[in-house]
Amino acid sequence: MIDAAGLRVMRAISEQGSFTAAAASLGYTQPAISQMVRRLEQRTGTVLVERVGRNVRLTEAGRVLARHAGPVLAALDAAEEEVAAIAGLRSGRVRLMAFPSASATLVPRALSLVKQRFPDVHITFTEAEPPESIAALRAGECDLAIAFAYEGTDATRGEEDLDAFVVTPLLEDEVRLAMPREHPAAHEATAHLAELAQEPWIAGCPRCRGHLVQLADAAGFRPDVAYETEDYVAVMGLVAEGLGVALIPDLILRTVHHDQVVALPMEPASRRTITALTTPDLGRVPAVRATLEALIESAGSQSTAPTVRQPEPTFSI
Amino acid sequence: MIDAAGLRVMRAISEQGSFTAAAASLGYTQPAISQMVRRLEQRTGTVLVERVGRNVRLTEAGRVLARHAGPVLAALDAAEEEVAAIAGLRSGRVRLMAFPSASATLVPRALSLVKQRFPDVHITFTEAEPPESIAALRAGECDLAIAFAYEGTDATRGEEDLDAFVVTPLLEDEVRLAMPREHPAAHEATAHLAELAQEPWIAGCPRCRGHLVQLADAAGFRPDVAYETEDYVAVMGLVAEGLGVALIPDLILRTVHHDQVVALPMEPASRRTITALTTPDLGRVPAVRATLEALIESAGSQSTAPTVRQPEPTFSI
DNA sequence: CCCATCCTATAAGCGAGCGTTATCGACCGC
DNA sequence: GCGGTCGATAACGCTCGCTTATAGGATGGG
Repeated sequence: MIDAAGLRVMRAISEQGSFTAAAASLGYTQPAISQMVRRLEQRTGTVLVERVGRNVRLTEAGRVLARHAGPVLAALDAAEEEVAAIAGLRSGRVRLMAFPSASATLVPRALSLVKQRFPDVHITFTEAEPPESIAALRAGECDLAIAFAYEGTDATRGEEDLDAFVVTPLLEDEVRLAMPREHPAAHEATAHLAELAQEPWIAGCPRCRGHLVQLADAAGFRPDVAYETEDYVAVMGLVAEGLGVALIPDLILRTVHHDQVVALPMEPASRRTITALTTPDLGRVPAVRATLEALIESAGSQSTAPTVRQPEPTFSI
Repeated sequence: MIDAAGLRVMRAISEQGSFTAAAASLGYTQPAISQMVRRLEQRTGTVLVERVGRNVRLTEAGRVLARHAGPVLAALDAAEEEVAAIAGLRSGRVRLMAFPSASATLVPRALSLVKQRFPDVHITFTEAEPPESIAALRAGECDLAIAFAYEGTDATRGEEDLDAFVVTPLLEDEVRLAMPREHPAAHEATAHLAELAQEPWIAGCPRCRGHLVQLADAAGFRPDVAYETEDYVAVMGLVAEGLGVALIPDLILRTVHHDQVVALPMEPASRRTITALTTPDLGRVPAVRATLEALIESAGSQSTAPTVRQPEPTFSI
């Protein structure tokens, strides 16, 4: 019934003392004010302005409206400014989820880039394996998830339907074969999976283990998984002690080294694709987009294989 | 740019969880909400709602708007209610001014009537002679002024231009001639002004004195004004002591009596008209109008001469 | 696995709110 | 008394914002 525009007009009249001046101060013409006041008076059923001579004066009811204008308009401005800050990257929160090995490499650099460019954008980071992060994305508890899929593995393995998401490839990550330095195969240029069929294996996360089994199956053996751990530092330690061999993504090897471990390119080659996922809507939120772009840059500067860099889709709201 | 309607919509979406439910709760159709959100998103340049499956979820910016809705809408409602209270006579202030003899009679009864009917209407009363009260009315320091004009005296005596006001006659007040009980003329039915030409006179307020001089002039003499006081109790005292005679309006005589004073109808008769004045705009303010009506009633129940009771003009806003 | 159902998006139409320009009448200072 | 200034009003037009109608997509039950 009564809106902010009406209050703004009443306040202007109160401050300026005349319709004409109020109109000028608001960028309107005088009749606009005249009509606006009449409409307000009709709606409220009360006289709001006393026409005295060629000046005007607010009645008690008019002063009530003028008095309320300040707080209301200030609150509206505050709301607008908050939203504008989010839109202008002077504010905003991004809830980011990534799996552990991305957390160690891609994510820190991206966070740093965003912080440097948009100091007031706040990124919340949570470590999570792809199934969980995607669930969180779906549940609205996450804005941006970093996931991976092994090459050859069906991207939509049935476990996840990614149609609803915007999937941005970040990095092609080569999977290498890690073995003790003393291992006979350690001196060759590339390692052949089939040659290690008899070795005990050390597997990582469930999906990594699945990938191993899948590759081994293609190579004609069933791996003897002796150890399972999601901690790649532990994997390296186990390998170094000669307790087994393991598949390790190249991305890990840049942060986790071990003198006694050799990680060779593998034959047949296997790679995993690291992707960023978000929803189409969230992908248009400035802070999310800025974070995504930082992730792309971060990935570009550390790719092994040439990054499949898809141009940012242009969204129009 | 952003208005209260937009905030209301965002809040409804936030509370209801879907456009359809929000539309229902606001009495709109679903497309109205859909479009409203789109408009808001265009204006703010940000995504406000995340479309997820067949539900929707607010983004950070959307939650900002929804969060601001409460205070803003509450303030608007408060403003509306305050104005409605004034319009509905559940509130409101009337600044009333009256000259002394009206203060003693007309006003108290009217105040009582208003208080009884509209307990929350607050009337401020200030005693003032007509020139001052009319100036106050003109200056916006008064909403309703009770004035009087002597019959025969030009209503617009040059001193006041009453065109700008709504003038409501309240009472015809007969002017009597007060003299000591022992005065030779005190036993007659009516007093003749000319017969008292030689007496010393006691005059009241400046306008009353002017009226006296005018009447005397018509009767062919110039009164010897021995005393001047605006206090009618004092006038009565002076008359009682035989220090002079005086013109006293009948209205006064109902509250101020004196055993030793006789107040006779006068020949030629003279009356004053007591009127209520306000501006056309203020006359449409409910509380002012209620007070005016109470004054009319108050006058009607104590008129000497038949009250010229003009029907209330009907205003349409 | 398909269908019924619920949701949102979009198109088209329309009415009214709300602004403009033009003009008038009233008031006030010079 | 006259001109400048202010408010009211009429006439006009546009845009905003709601409606109805309809399509498309997600979801859940039979």
